[in-house]
Amino acid sequence: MAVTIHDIAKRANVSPSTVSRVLSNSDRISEETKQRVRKIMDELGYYPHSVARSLVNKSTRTIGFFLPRVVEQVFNNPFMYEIIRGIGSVASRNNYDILITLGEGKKEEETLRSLVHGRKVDGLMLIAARVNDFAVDFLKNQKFPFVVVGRPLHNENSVNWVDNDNVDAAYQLTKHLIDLGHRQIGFVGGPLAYVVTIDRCEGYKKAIREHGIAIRDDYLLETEFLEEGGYKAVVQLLNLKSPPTAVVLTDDLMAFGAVRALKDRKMKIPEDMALVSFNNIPTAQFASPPLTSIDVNSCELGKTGMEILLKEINHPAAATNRAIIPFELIKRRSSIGASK
Amino acid sequence: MAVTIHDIAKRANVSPSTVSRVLSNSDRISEETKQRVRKIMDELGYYPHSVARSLVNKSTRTIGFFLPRVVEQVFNNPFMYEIIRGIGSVASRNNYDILITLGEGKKEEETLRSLVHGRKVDGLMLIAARVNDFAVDFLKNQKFPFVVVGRPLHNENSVNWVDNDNVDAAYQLTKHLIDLGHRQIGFVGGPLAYVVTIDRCEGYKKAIREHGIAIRDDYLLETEFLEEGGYKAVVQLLNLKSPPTAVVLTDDLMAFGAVRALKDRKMKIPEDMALVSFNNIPTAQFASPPLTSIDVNSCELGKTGMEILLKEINHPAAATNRAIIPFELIKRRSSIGASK
DNA sequence: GACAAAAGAGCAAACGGTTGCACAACAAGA
DNA sequence: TCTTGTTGTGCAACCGTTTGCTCTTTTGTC
Repeated sequence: MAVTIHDIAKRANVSPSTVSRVLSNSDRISEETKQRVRKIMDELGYYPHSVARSLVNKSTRTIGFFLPRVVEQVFNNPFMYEIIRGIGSVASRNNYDILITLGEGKKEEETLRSLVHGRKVDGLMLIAARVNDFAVDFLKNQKFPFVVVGRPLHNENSVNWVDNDNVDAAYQLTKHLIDLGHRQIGFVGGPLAYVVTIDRCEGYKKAIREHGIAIRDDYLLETEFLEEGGYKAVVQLLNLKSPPTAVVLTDDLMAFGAVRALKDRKMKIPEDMALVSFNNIPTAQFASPPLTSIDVNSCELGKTGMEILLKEINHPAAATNRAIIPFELIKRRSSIGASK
Repeated sequence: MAVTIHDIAKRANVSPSTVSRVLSNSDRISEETKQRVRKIMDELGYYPHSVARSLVNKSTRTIGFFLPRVVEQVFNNPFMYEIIRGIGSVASRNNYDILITLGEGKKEEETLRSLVHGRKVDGLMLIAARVNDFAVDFLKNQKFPFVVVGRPLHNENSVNWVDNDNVDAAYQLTKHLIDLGHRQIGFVGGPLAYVVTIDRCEGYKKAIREHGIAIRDDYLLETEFLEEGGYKAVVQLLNLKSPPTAVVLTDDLMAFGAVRALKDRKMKIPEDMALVSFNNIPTAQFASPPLTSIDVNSCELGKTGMEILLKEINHPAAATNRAIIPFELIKRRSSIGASK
């Protein structure tokens, strides 16, 4: 069927090993032979079989993308794509492909083992660290190259990761609201299982405390990283006797939900309630009102993460790498209003 | 390093072939032996090497996702993710992984050859057909299993594809505007290189003509599938002596740009200009005003496409498959206004 | 008790490459 | 002329599985 190295060898009257060496441009092959063999390769339309290659080279030039959650949830947040985009651009530049394995329905360990022991990938990118992250522990244990986009909690110093300073980001975002005069500020986080939720909550609390405001437990909500989650959370906050005048949400999608909840009740943003959130997804600026958001520089997160992973793959002995990507607070009308 | 089938064989005092047959649960192996071998596999933590397997089975259980364009452009449209999501869910359910190859910077043929002849994938999904699509021609020529999400122009009958009835969708969308009383309607399409642009333009023209309206060339614009493209196009339309009172845009992202252009000039939507668009991306409903859009059912496009691809991979002899996915016209305020 | 059939397991050749080592040919130095 | 060194190429083993065929042992039949 497909033309192999043997076909070329036969045609060129050389051995398969010579053909292989021509392929890798070995200097042990004379220039004439190289020319001749290359010509025949072109004629026959030869292309190396990457699977056969991988088998002997023990490298697939593919990095894996592991998403433990259900596909429906995962592929819903534009934030994720920005990260993939960053990863993709570095991968592509280094001739790596990206393999996406969706563990949908299967057990996490099963999926990880198939990737790690099945040797389908040379390294793994993990998106978001959980508080007790099975994947992190497993991979560390297996000494398999991987990088987490998100600070792991327990293995912070022995694992490669890249993240923003989420504590500071949440601090700045909350401070922004305080500077605008707000004193009753709610916080809507994602699931507590994620380290990012914990970090952002801490930054929020820090800002609140530093400004002499009391922390109210009924202002602290946990929900899904989805539009619906934001909607429900804001409804819950509005039902309080004294609802907050401003809310920090940990994801733009949640903020979209919050906007919808407020609009449903004909409330004005930010007059009746100011909203600020995280991630600055592409459509955040086109929302009504445009959302004040922390630009986490997702693309850069992905790029840097991928660079660290490549380093790890090529020099497994090297020290663990970490990177903190700067964020940017983008102020828009959802907090500062239409004024000027 | 990693434990192989030979290690298991040695430990169990059987031959590698027996271990292999235990793995595939062959009925030529006695129940006792199976038990014994399986136990040892567990103890040693054996997991089959997928690359070695692929080599002999001539299947990688991976399908490729080919994106000929630059990564920055590709990973910018939420519409794309919906498709990937659909593909992913079917793939995952059938134990297929997804390999994303970004042809960034490289020649299209080079990338395709690496996928097809390198046998990294069992089949390929192509997103969007171009008028003279090199990838389509190439894959057809190579008799490699693939499916196009988008109707190809020339090989319509000899290639597997899945798409909406874009002509009808554009017709309905335009008719919707006509029904609302509009007579001066602009059309902002994506690049003419894409078949989808051509189809939608045809539907638009059909509706215009059927209602006795003259087609004005200065109302027909071509631009990028990006926010910026929509912005520029609307500015151009507004600069005409008699600008249209409504515009059909072929992508929500473009519509976002159109909204921005109109807001910049303090114009009201839909009073000063009605907007309708395609794809109904998740944030279309949260725009201000919410966008009237054609829901193309992207997820379903991906799912059905993937199902066709699996069929093609498993029964290459089968007839070519096509599928038309129903669309839905979602009317929102960008065309019908705030009235009730 | 002889013989055929069935059952269980192993041998060895693939799959398509890579690579350490051996080897042949030739040139040069002694 | 006989080493010794260099250069270009081939041999064969290997990467970890799968599978057609063979071989041995057991079971069943007459």
